[in-house]
Amino acid sequence: MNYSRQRETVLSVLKSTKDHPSADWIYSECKKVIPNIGLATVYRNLEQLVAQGKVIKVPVGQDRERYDADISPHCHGACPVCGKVWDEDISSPLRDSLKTECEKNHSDGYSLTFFRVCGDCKAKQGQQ
Amino acid sequence: MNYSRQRETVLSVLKSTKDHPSADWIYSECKKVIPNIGLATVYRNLEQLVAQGKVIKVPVGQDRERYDADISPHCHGACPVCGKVWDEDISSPLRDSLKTECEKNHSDGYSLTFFRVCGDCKAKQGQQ
DNA sequence: AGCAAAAATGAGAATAATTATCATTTTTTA
DNA sequence: TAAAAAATGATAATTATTCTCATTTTTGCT
Repeated sequence: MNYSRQRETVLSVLKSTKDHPSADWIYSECKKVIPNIGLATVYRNLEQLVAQGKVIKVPVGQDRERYDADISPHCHGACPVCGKVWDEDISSPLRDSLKTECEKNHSDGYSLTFFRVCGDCKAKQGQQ
Repeated sequence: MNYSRQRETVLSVLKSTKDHPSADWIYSECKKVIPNIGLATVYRNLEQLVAQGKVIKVPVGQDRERYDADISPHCHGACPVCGKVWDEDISSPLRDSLKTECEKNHSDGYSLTFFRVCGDCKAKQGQQ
């Protein structure tokens, strides 16, 4: 794999946020750095970064894929109303059990997401 | 919500398998029972069954949504090569920690998926 | 049973995320 | 510095899912 400024930009944009963004958000951020970057290039590079293990996909069951440059084992929360995704802290017994389980069943990794209506959406629901 | 044979068929088709199928598989199975059923009807009913809590979506980060009529708390394994999804047994400490965590953070539920190349795909990789 | 309102349907059009194509440009290596 | 390999941008193609709407089915009521 050769060097490309586009790929480096995709990665640095993703590293700059904790928002678990979708490809189109990453695309629009990359355009601020490389105005003529193509959407397909962003998708291509995200795919390659995932294949390289430098980025993970966060499956939250929505229309768009979410990406994360934090590849350390960690868990997510997701709001089923607005689709927001955040990092979720878990207890250390749970963290340990997950690690043990993962080693036991020889998995390459895991994805743990808790579903919960976020504060913003709860507030909006309360208004109506 | 009114009764519909189509919705009942969608649910019974989904209950008949442990394969965590996608909408198009469910559609083709439903056609064996109701030959003129429409694809949109299957999607509509899946969505309603999810809203009712009779069915869950299984987010595994692939192109198609997967559905599951087993709504008890349980975990999944997924093959990143062929996309197969299966139920994965976990240790009881892990199960307990998950339950505790979920109650602690007031989540509506969680999704835990382990990623691992399945036996079939491993065998195929070995051949080449 | 008969009838009106509400809900559901099937067909197909529309939407939208992602992937593929391909001629051109950039990077690497020798 | 020239050739080979990889990457790019533009855009077409693909495909899963949602929307529209005229018709049919279900339901609650008399």
